[in-house]
Amino acid sequence: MNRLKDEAVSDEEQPLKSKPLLSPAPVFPTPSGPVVATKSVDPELLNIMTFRPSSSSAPVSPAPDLFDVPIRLKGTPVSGALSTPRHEDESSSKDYKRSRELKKLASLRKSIKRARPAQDCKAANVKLSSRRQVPDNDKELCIWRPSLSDNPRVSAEEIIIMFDSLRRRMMQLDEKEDSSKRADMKAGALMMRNNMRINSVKTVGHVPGVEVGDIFFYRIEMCIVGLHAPAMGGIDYMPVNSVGKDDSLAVCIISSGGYDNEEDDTDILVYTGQGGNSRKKQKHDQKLERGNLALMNSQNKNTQIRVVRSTHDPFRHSEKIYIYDGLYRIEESWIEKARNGFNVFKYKLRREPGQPDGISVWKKAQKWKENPATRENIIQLDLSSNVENLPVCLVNDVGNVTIPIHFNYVTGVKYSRPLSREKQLRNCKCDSVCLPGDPDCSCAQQNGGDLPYTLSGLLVRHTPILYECSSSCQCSENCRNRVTQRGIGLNFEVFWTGDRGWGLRTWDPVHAGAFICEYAGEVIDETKMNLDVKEDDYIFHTSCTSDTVSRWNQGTELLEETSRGSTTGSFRQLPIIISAKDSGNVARFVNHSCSPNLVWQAVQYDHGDDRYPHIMFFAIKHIPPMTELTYDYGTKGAPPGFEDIFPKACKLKPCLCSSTNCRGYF
DNA sequence: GACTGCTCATGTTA
DNA sequence: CTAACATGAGCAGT
Repeated sequence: MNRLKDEAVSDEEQPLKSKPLLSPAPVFPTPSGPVVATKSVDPELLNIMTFRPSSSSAPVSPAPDLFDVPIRLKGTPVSGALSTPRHEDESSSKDYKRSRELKKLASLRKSIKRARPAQDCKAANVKLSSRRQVPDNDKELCIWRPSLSDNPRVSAEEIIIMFDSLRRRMMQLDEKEDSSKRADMKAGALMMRNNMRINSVKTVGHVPGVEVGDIFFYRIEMCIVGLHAPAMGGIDYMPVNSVGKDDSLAVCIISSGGYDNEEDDTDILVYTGQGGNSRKKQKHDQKLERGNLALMNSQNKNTQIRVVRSTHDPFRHSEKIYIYDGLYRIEESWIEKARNGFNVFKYKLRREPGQPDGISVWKKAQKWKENPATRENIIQLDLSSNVENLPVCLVNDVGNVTIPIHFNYVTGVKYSRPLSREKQLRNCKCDSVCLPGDPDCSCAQQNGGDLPYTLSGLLVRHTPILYECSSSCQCSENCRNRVTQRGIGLNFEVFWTGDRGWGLRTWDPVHAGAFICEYAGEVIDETKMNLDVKEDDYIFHTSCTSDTVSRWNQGTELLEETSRGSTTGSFRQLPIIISAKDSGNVARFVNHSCSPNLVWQAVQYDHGDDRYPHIMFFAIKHIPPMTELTYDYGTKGAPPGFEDIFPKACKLKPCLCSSTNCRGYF
């Protein structure tokens, strides 16, 4: 657990590296012509803008991130503090329709599936200006509170968490009704319509809150963080005011393979222009207009362009992952004949020097996955000695220290005393696999009526306890409700962090909600906790991380008609204490962070004693390859109730997670 | 000039 | 394979 050795603690005295969380607002130099103002997130501005009537504002929304604009879904009165100044005539029928539409979505109606009456269709297509006013006479509850952080990085993470949470839940609900189509777009559109987005003003250069290497699993995710506005088009460009001619500039391109781009060199990208490729209509030569023209203008003015590369998702069949690869500039462009015989524009872009690794990390990770022995600085090829499905590499890229690790690698938990047999395991009678919406599936019932995982095995929401199908269920091993019992599926490496001992990361991209690993070890009988335990840095106990969980569940709860119990109650303190000191798995190397990317979830599948569940870790954010995996240890070193017995273990330890909301100790 | 409402262009996802 | 879905540019009209 806390693997801060004494010598490591002394690192605390070293000047803390201030992690550059955001680039300064990029200023785009315009030698001649209009100055293109680039946007930075200014919290003060944000507040002012949000409460200012739109009629007097600039044509382009200056309010960058309307986090304060509530999504209003439930029919509960809104507090007066949230009222918005507005003119009487602003409470248009459109607003009314919109709120009705939201209610509709909120109440999980299959409104999207169903062919809607003309009026409703109209409401659904209403384009809300980005300065949309919220009528204060609407008696609804603001559920989504603005992120209190003025840190754009935190905002960007929150908004993606929100999106994916909504998406998973919509998918879960759609599946029940057998209409699982484009939950990503439904979730994205809902957020866009409610202005739950950031960076809606286009800028040249980096976007606040989005870092090189960030990954996205859906196009619409890049829309809501403002990295790439078009939901479909590959070239995002912005108008530049000038007289008589089109001076629009490209701001971001997505290289998604649809246009036969060359992808070999990680610093060079040859990008094909857009157009002429319609599937429905006659194909034709590309024209120098729209995105193509913007790219040409960007070349002439030598401006930076954000580049998003895409790659196949190793875990989802024929789907893509998008990677923000940083800023590029166009070096040259030309016209050539494509394979279909028509002319296309080609642009050769070169990556700006001095940026953190983007796509190059992926290329390396890919190589390692094919042959782990090619991993540099390897100490041990497989820490698990073949007991895991995949090898667990031990590496040290930092140098200096190589501390030998002595422990038995085990894949599960060992109980020191018999478990309670009071509660019997329930079992389902499903043929083949459990399916959503089956009222007879007792496993779904046990989980509150829904299967807890999406088809691709993502945890939909955090629950106090999750019941997977057991050996006494009739469904097969392929049932989706057996995610964690199949064991780890990621290529892990245990690496030397330099200041926090050993840490864990993976070569794979991880989707929010994906299963990571169990906390394996020996379950300690609290009545027999001996002296050794207080020296044990590898203890897991059920710390309360309800903040993390309620944020992660927030999207799913937006869609609830009736609250299924507040998320704060979602964390149950359990008597279980696991030590991974002598026996454990990769989880024993997971470090603490106050801004974690994992959360633990109690899971049951092989016995009925709910006080001693399996402790399973799931991703709560999208995690790019080679990013350290962390969870929130909670605030105390000692298990609840044992503070007096183990004062030493209660001693707070300095936290080195360097996140902006770091509590300083854990 | 500001706003509204329409058409068109653009691919992604299951 | 193909249905179903999105945003935003651009333009005409008010």
